[in-house]
Amino acid sequence: MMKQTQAKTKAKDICKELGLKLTPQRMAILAYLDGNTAHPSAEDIYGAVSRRFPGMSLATVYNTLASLRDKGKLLELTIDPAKKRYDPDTRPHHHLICLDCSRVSDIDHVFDLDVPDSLGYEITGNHIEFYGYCPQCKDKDTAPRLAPGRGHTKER
Amino acid sequence: MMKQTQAKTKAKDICKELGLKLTPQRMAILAYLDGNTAHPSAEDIYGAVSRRFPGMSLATVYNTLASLRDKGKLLELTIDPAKKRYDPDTRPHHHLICLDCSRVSDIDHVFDLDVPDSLGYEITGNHIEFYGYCPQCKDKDTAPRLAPGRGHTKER
DNA sequence: TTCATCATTTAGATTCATTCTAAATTGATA
DNA sequence: TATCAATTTAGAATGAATCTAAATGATGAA
Repeated sequence: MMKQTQAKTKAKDICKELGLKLTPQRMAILAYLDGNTAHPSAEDIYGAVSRRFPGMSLATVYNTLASLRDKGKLLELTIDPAKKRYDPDTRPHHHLICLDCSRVSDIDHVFDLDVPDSLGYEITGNHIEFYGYCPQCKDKDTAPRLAPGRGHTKER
Repeated sequence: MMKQTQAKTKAKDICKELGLKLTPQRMAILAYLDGNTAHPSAEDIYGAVSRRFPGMSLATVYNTLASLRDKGKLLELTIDPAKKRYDPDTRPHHHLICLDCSRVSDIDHVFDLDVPDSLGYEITGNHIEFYGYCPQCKDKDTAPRLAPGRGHTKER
């Protein structure tokens, strides 16, 4: 209950801070994203928000995600080869993807990633993708969905 | 000249090792990938190989890439949000992408990436994506193509 | 060498995520 | 309350990647 209200208050604050209009669709998307650690895709967000908000367009979800991303309020993750995943937590952190079910989890650890030779690039950021099998998947030995050819995958 | 021959020899060896038939299309794709550090996309590979090998199908490129990837001879990179990129160097290493021109370069440095809390996952691999601006792009201050909302991007 | 088999190639259709378009709507401000 | 620009919308369009089913061709056995 309180969470709902808090999320809506935050949603308003974010819109004001970014100079975005307070539309009900935006509020709903922002409220859904607030504190969300599931790294949802655009479809996930559309599915969840449009349930409570029938008639809204998927394009609105993409529009909103794009403006939040452009203004630095949302991270667009490329860790899942099938689709983009979104993370409202914009603090530096890393991710862990399950090669079986594609669940994405946060790794909140700071690593020392000084690059000895940056090849003349001006490096502005980094992100570590860890691959593996989540607690739910690591025991059921199903055929991996996106296992081979990724990162530095070792044999299990 | 010699390179051509070497690449073809290697291509044959790889096919034999993997139990794949030695088709001219496969040879050409493998020869193109051998020692290639440009991290080409499927389209890139198709464009290059079909120039010397007219009439070949893009589907063949995808088929070949999939079998090489499945057999561990090719890394499929998700670092470029626009398309998958391929790397014939399957040794553990990391990558650096230019946020302006999408060029991908190798980072051949070993980092200590021990995770204190793996959240119950069985971690099998990792990959670091570095973001930045390549030597060619870092001076021309064009509007970034895929800059915001990625990794831990700092202000320039 | 010839043949049969089965992997591979192929063109084209299909899928699916994402972006674009242009018209209708609506929030913010005067 | 009227205005205007931002936003939403449905649907079309794009583009990467996958799938299909038929044709082709590499390979191993005879």
